[in-house]
Amino acid sequence: MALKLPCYCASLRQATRAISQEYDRAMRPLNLTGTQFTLLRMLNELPSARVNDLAEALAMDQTTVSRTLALIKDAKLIERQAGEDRREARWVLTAAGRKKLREGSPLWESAQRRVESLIGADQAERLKDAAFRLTQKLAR
Amino acid sequence: MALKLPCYCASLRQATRAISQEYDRAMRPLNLTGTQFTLLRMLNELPSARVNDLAEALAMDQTTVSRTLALIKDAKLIERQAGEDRREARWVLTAAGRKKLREGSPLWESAQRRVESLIGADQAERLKDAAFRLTQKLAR
DNA sequence: GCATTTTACATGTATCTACATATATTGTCA
DNA sequence: TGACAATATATGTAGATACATGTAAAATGC
Repeated sequence: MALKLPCYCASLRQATRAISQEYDRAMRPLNLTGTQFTLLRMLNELPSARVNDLAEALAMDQTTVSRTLALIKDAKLIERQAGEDRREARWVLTAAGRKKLREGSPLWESAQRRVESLIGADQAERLKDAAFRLTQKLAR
Repeated sequence: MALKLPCYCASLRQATRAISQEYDRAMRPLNLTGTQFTLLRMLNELPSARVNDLAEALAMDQTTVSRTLALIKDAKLIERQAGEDRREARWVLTAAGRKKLREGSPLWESAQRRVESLIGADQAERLKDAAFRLTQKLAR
């Protein structure tokens, strides 16, 4: 059985490992990781987002976003558009990307429902909110 | 600014990235990551633990524990003891490992205090508890 | 007793992660 | 205008992570 830890960081890592496995398994039939699906969702919400936009929104390192985008680009789920600035890359979903998003949505929804069934929808919401408050305070 | 996400998994990952950076930075002077320090702490609590004991306690994959132990073993902070069973490895802190733990403890404590100062000690505790409840429900 | 299964740990491979740094482009200002 | 700073992204390297699989040793069952 997992141990209760005094460390805030270790406790969050513990829970994040467990929940990530859950979502990764849920997305497995699509050949996508949870992280990759999250990026597809973000690009649906924020069309033509740049690497830095996504990095800031998700509190991810710019280099991590860069590499993960490369993976879903290689899978032809997104494509790069030129920005006004020749430095920047604007990313958009391809038709295949939108299809994956449609196919993945019920899988993602059932993972969400599963979490709610395990700890209760209100608990789940409170946990999510508390995690986000911490993110806001810590993200530079 | 970081976005509030509907996904429980993405929200936890977001917060975990942020807090992990905080603890990793805190442990930097010791040339240790937060994860490595957590393993030292666990081996202090559970002397002669086996790989699988640690994996279960932390809800980590056995292979991840195996590799991380190899790192702190190479740094001579822990050493392998023979178990009764020739398959198993029992891990114990070395003198250098205990020293690192002593040196790291104030750094870890101040990271803990910093989290509390950011979101409040009660909020921090509730977040930790909620994370642990989720871990318990999800850990296979 | 020996074949089969189970247990304990390690290794191959791939993704996620971040820090340090590189590269290319744009902005600034003397 | 030309040097220097700032911005946007990518690459080198290394740790954290997990799944699939390998290896060795112990347990089980006939």
